[in-house]
Amino acid sequence: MHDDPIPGTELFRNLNPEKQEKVFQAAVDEFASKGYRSASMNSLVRAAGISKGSLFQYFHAKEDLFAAVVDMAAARVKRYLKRVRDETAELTFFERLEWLMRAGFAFIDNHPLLAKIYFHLLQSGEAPFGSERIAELRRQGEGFLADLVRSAQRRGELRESLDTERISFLLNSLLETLLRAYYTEFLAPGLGLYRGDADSLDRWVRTTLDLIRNGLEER
Amino acid sequence: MHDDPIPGTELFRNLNPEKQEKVFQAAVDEFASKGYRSASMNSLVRAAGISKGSLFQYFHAKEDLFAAVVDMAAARVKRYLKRVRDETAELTFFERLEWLMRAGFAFIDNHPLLAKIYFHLLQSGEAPFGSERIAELRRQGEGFLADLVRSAQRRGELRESLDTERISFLLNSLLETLLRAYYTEFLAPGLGLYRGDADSLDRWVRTTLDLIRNGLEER
Amino acid sequence: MHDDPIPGTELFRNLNPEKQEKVFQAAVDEFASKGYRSASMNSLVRAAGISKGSLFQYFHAKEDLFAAVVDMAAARVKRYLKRVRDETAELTFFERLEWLMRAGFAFIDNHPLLAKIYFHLLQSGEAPFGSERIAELRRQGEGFLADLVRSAQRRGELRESLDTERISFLLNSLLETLLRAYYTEFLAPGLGLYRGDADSLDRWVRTTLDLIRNGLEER
Amino acid sequence: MHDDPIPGTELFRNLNPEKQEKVFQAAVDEFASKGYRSASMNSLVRAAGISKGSLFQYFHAKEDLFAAVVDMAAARVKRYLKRVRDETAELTFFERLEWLMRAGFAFIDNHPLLAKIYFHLLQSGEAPFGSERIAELRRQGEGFLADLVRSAQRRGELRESLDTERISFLLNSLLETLLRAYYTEFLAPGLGLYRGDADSLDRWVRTTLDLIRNGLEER
DNA sequence: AATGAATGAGTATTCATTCAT
DNA sequence: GATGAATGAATACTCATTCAT
Repeated sequence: MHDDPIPGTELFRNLNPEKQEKVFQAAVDEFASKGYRSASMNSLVRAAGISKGSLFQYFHAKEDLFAAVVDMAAARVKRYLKRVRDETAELTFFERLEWLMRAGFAFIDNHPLLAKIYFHLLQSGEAPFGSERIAELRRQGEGFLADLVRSAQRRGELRESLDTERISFLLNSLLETLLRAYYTEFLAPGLGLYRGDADSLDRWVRTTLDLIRNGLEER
Repeated sequence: MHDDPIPGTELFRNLNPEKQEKVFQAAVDEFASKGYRSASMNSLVRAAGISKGSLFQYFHAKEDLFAAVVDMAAARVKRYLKRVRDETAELTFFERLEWLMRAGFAFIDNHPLLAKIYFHLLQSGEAPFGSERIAELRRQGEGFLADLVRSAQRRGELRESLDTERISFLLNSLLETLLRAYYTEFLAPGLGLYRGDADSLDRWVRTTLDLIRNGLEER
Repeated sequence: MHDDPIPGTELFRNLNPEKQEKVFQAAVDEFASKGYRSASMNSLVRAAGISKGSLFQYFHAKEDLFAAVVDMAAARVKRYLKRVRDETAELTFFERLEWLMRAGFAFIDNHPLLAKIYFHLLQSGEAPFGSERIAELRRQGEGFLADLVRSAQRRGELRESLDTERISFLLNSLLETLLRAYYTEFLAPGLGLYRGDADSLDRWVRTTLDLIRNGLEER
Repeated sequence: MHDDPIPGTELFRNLNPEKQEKVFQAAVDEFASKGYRSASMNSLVRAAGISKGSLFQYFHAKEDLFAAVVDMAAARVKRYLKRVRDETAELTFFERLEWLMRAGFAFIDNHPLLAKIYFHLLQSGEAPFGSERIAELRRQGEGFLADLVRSAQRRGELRESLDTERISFLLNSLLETLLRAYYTEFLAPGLGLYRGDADSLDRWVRTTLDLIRNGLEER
């Protein structure tokens, strides 16, 4: 829909889009595959096919480049969440939750590296970020879920007695785990939680929703 | 109960246990406080009071030493889980789950460094590990929960129709998130999920169990 | 009186004088405040408000620009010296020496940046200069003093037996030290050799002249 | 007589003296010929025939190495001064001054590079040294001369009315200039102020002493 | 004639690993 | 069996200079 602001120095912003993209992709690859500390500006310029000098004219420091990559990932995630919220306003809580999951899977399919960086960041101590920035990322996800929960309570779909904050935290953790497992297939080996297996994916969605809806207890 | 196999080279295994312990403790401290990449073999040998040459004769590479530390952390976690299983065999499923959580909190209180390493690894931002090793760690936790679920199903406490594997995965993710939030307080700022606040901790346990038991839906 | 030859490439010499001046001032500022090595062509073009490409078309290399700045400083010093010589032709040797000192202090007050560059160069810790250029600077000062000494000898003010060349060298060194101490206050801390203290300055002038005139020996 | 304390890390101090010497000489050469900023640790290790890693184990940083070189130069100069003072206690002021000059020439003959660094430092803004350290070097020289002047005044060799501090400053400047001219022959080209020409050197000494003793005025 | 993006050799410093003693 | 000195490839980052537009 609307474009993200282009990061980096003015020089970078004035570059032709193909080159911008080439550099940025290389950065995303590098950070995603090695993490912040191990990512090497040397490898990066080699991959991007530009000179060291240029890279540092585009982004003044490794940290700036990383921040740009992260901001971009966060912005894209946010946009996804917003879209889901708007497009599902009429649906029931559990339908919305299902949408959310499926939108998450789709996001990962479309931006696997961004997803990787996003997940890395969410749970990692490394990275040159104050905890504040990370906490904000979390709040973003939880806040979104809290909205869903509250409006469902208002409509009488969910029990009144629920502790909204705690519940949002737990739901968030469930969805996040699921998505993380999806993007790193190896996390759930043998569980069929990946693109190739649409049926299995359906079953995952159903199982998760069932847990959240009904709990486990025999009645 | 039974001893874990001693890691490292033959030379290390033949060392007197005090020295082994000294080296190992230093490694745990170093990796826990700095993470894999930033951990320094220099600091480590200084802390352990041995020579660099010796360290590399005990463990051929930084990576090997790290692997040994991780294996050890995993083994301790495993022992914890086993003990809980055995000591709670008579209780109901949800009582056992509560035990499990509280045992987890206690483990973190008692072995904060091992916990740190364990969580670091599970999320595996950095670390030089093949996916296989990490997957195995996960399987361990999930397998344990699967046992609990199955025996509860046999006793009729849980619905028969549940997909045991998937449910174990989801439960595992819930518990893990909770524990991780507990050990890094900043992950859940303002949620009161830390030692200092026993009441709040109780409420977290209750909320989580309630979700797992009853789900969210108004009935 | 007469203009100095304009330095730099033909392109630079054909520039309009305002622009020449702007570029040159920026260079003087930059070299004076940071020294040759640390002076940055980047800062310089920013300060001058021109493009990097242009600067390198005006002066082929950093070194050339520096040389131009130095030459300019030297030329200004020379003009100062000449003026003093002409204006003091009627006075005695020691009066002329006093004039010279005071003119030196005034020069520093009026052109602190040029003075800085000039002294930097004379001591030539860094700077990319062959010895020849520096030697010439010295010769300029010494030659000037030698003229003074010789004409004073002719008039019978100074002893006939003096070795003019050597004496000029020594006088030059005395005056230079005094001026250098004046411009870098820290060289003579606590000696009161700076603007703020006119009385003390007078005493310095008198002490120095007394040494040169009468020597130290008790008679 | 007594040895200077060996600088650098413990590792460096335990090295065999030949290697210490080799490294130190390379450092002296490098700093003397290029100045602090332009001196390159890369060139240095190449010249010393050691690896980069080793150099940084011997001295933790460029700055430390430079400080060591400077301290060494200062210590040697100090020793020279002390020796002259003690060995000339019985002589007249002007005889002592002559001794001092000749000792200075000898020092430069024996340690030309140290002399270079010493002079560089004395008058240079560059170098990572606070002005305090440099001011102290100056005070050392001036204080030494002030002692000489005062004891000569007590003995009635010099006029009572002299301003000891200012006179020491001026004398120091004369001697320093002479020595500096001696070590960089190009400073006084054609003046015969260098080793090769003992006669000419004698004349320099005599001229300088004559100026200091009698002044220039015809009487 | 002017621009400013691109370059790449240069900087100091680190650190896991090796190997002669 | 233990030592710790030596190594060198690696790190992020700089900056004078070039050259196509």
